[in-house]
Amino acid sequence: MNQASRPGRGGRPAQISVEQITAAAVDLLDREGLEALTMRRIGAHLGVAAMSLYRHLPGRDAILSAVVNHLFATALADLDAGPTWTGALTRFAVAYRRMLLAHPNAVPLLATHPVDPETAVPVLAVLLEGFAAAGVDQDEALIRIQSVGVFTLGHALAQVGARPGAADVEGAVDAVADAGGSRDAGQDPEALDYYQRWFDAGLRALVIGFDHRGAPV
Amino acid sequence: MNQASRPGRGGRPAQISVEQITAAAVDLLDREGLEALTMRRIGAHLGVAAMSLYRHLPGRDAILSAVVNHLFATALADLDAGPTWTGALTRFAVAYRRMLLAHPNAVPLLATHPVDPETAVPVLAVLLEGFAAAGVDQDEALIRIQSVGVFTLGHALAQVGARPGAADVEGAVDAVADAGGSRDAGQDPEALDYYQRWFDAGLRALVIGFDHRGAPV
DNA sequence: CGCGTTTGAGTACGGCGTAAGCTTACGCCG
DNA sequence: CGGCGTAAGCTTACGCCGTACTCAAACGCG
Repeated sequence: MNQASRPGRGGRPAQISVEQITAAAVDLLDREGLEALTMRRIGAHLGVAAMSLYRHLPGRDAILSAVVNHLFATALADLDAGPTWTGALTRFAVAYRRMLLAHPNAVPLLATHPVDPETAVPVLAVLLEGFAAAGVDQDEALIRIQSVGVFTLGHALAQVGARPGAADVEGAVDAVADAGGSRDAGQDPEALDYYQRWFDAGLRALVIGFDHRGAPV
Repeated sequence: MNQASRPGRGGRPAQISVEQITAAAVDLLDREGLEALTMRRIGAHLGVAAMSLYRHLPGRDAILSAVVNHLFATALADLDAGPTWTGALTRFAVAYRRMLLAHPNAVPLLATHPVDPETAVPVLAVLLEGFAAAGVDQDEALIRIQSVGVFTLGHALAQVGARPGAADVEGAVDAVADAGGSRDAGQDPEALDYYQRWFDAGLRALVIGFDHRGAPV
């Protein structure tokens, strides 16, 4: 069998596991970026040939999905429902965002590879508790949770995709020259502050908006 | 010179232009998907060798960025400020979303390639008018516009990334069997309706939330 | 008519994902 | 203890990718 072979009987013992492949991929991703996530380099990072990875996963895309699910699950593992759904939703967004900023190279992966249901459902279940306790029906609760999720991810995409120098669009609207400016690796503190204020404002607006349901626009 | 050669004097006349390359790329993207956007296939689609594209653009990534900017600009070309910023913001989101759903294969590109300032600024300028008229300062206005933008894009990523069969996560939460179900190309009407309701609710929440600024969360 | 200039074509290189077949290293059973 | 079944890892090879480099073609102009 290709994978999912129960450890039943004999055979050569495995020297790598799916978890190790995932961890190596995350490490390589954080350290060297998306373009380092090739079968050969992941294999080399594990002391194994590229083709050996196929004994554990069906292909490269499966590794990327494994990375996505791993990061999502570990970032949101110890989420709790708490007394209010607004609080839980906010903590969800903050924890999600913290992970995204800790792994900026992974953000495009999160954007293009959906978290699979068996990873997402436990996280959602915790959040749904709080909504159910507040009498919000499940469809509406899912909409609120997912709205915060896509906002957080979309926001991180903008932050991570922006050039290191400045806050992109808003810098360009303020326009004109100040042609100098520092161009370090990473983002300058001003830009970091801008993105944080933007994130806070957007998240607050979503939560407030969902709380004021029925008010006319 | 590699590009930006003013048409000054003689030389062999060009048989392709940056605009034609962009159009060919969009066409290929819509028709055959992201993986069809290779230099060779774009060239072939224009009756030209792959390397000839480099006379007009510095590389593949520039083509992808050109596609992003083209789609963004044309989708939002005839946006107007209107009487209220809430209306303008909503029309912005709806027009942006319409483009994203018309070009689903382009959504990952929009997510990973920032719209460059000279494309974004004219669109933003129109929207900023409405905010200025309502007395909202520019920083706050940009935050509101960009929040709606990243929500819309993030939402489209979720919709486009979802498996054709069902509404992904919310289908999985409703859980259990109903193991049959249609698996066509495209999405079934139920899923389309779910995403549309989700989008409407999220957008309304954002707009309402920004309108109720200062209310305690 | 050549000459400068610009565009397009041809060739080549290194790297990619991965299909196919082979070798290696185990547990087990006779 | 020897061979066998089995699963893991390795080697090779293929087609495709982006693109650097070099040359041929096609124009305006003197």
